[in-house]
Amino acid sequence: MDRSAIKSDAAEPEVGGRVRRQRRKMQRVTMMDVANRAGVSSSTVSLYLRRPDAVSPAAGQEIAQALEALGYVPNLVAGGLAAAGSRVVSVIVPSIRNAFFAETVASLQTELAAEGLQVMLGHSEYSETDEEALIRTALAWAPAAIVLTGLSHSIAARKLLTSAGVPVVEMWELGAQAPVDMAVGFSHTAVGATAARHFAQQGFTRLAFLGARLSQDRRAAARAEGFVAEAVRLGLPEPQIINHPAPATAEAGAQLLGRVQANLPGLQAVACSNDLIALGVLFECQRRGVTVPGDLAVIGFGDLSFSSTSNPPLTTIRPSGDLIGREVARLIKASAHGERPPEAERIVDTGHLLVERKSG
Amino acid sequence: MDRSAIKSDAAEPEVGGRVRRQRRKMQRVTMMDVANRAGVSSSTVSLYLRRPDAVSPAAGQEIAQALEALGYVPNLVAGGLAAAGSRVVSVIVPSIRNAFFAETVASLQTELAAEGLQVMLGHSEYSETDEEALIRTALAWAPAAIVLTGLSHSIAARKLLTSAGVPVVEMWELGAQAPVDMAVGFSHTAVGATAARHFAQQGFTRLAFLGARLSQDRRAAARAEGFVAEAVRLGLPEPQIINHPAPATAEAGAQLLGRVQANLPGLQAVACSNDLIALGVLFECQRRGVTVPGDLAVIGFGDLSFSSTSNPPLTTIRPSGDLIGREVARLIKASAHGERPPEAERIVDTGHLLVERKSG
DNA sequence: CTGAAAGCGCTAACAC
DNA sequence: GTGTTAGCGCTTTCAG
Repeated sequence: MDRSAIKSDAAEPEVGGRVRRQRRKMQRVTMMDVANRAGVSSSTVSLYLRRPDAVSPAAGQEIAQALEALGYVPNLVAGGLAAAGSRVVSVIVPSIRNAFFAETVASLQTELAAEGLQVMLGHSEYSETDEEALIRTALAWAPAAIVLTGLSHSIAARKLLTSAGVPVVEMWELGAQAPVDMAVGFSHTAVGATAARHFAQQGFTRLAFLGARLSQDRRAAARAEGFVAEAVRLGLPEPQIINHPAPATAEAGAQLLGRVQANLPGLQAVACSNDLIALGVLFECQRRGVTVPGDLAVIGFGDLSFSSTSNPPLTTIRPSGDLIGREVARLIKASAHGERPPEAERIVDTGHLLVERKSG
Repeated sequence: MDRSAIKSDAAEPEVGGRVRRQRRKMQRVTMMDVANRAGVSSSTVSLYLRRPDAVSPAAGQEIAQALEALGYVPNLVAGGLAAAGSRVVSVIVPSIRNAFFAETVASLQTELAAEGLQVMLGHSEYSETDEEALIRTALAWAPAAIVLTGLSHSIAARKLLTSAGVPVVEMWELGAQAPVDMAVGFSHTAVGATAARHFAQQGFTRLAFLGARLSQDRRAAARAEGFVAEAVRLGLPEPQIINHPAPATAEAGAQLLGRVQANLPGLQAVACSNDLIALGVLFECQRRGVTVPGDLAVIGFGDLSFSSTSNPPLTTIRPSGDLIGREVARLIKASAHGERPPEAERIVDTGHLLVERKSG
């Protein structure tokens, strides 16, 4: 095709290959553009961006001006490639709709942003298969770190993770098994045990655990197991675990209460796998005229925002989602700069807190 | 420094520069490695990855085997650089803790993942300054698109956005002003008006609007304005707007009800800026013995998961956060492949739905 | 303190 | 159908 007919932009020589090609987006301002304008080389600009006082004040001036005038926006993709590692932290949670993880992701992202790290988010919907796929694409970004929820992953996922040589921190669970690399969380079994002990201390003997999707949510299942085990250890009759197939919502809690009323007469106290379920229980108790904690004591998990002001205020166990986020960030920062943190600091237990209010 | 003492790995010639340097992470398996093993060139591997049936079956076989044997994980950073545009969509919301945005982000990320696009998340905490910074780093990733919440941004942010030539879609708001590029949402003024009309139809005349952080949350403020304006238009006395300084929680709702009871005797109905506030109002009404809707009608906004099962079930307005997410995803996909969508399709109104239950 | 040079791993023309 | 060739925009030795 004869290009001579095309009006060339005058003196633009065709040597060196194509004229600066116009891709679908107008060409970005590059570091080279800045360098040219400032009368220095691009590597000096690069240096300036990284350590401003490593260049002479004069050059620094010029560069700063050029940066400003051109409205330079760095290209982190190029930077990541050149530096063999991007400033991305990939975070995979079961569900972002879940207030627990939302809180953690929020605090994590705040902390990481201060360090110039970006959060790339994925949610697995409690599926190990989905999680594995997510991990695979996460790795494709050569992330600075990868954050996972829980300790159980598919075998392939674990292999992927260990062979990638990327710092990985697992959060929101501790004790179920050894972490791949680092972990921040707490024991869900211990949470269940705390609830059981709390009820036992008040003299309740006929207990039950109310949960939703226990077969998928292994952490909730661990709380249930901890609850049952501790009750038994304390010599109480073995509590029933009642499971709802749908996600944990107030609606599920209300239905669960109905089942419990119908099938477990004489029940004195219920532990709920989370505060939303407990809220539904509270609602349904009101409707049925069962007084809380008089007729039935209830304890939740999560200490969500409504829990302090419900009727009655909900006794619950607080896991500190934001603390988890901050600690995860700390571990990531620690492993970003130099080597990995010392053995002893690679697992941090954020514990849990019993918040005694009026429901049980 | 004399390197001759170092045991060289035998025949490794030093010509051509450094021996394959070992960075902090063991060298990844590259496309070149795969190509070598499969006995083809790297561009054939690249082609195979993109369009498997564009290469001969024989070569395809070999490549597939090599891919598998080596455990190849593509480097999307390099790919993004070469292709002049990464497969990242940057999403900036005011707060990920907010159930509305969590829902949208969840559906958005599900849709986008199916298209091989990653969500990079940022939250501005309702600060335009923070948002601007977030936009700046977002742009540094040469994203396939950028998703923002609301229509108001700092001047610098708008400039950044328009000059970047990246598809941008603003969500969760419509009508306040023209979008930068595309928008998916609904009118918050209309939501407020719907609430006012709903109350008017039932014969209530003494109304109030209960909100939190109205100076920061412009969309909530728009709902308040719409509510007041419509009430006035219908000939009712101008409703008071009561604002709470802390974030919108049930606790805030409870306090708001207290203020309203003390200062606005004779009040018949309140519209709340979201369901969490309405829930707090319900709780506080119970404590004070004010019956809902008998003594006071209440309407919320959001239709959160507990709203259908509270006492009484909450009348509310549903914004469809997941629909917004899906529509945003659709626009992004549409602008990813070819040009931008036709003018008429660049703004999509997801509307709102009045959900009449028992509270008002 | 500054610049030249050599890629990072991949994509995309463009030949063959 | 497949290989060759140029980079994408930046970081990073390594000289000077």
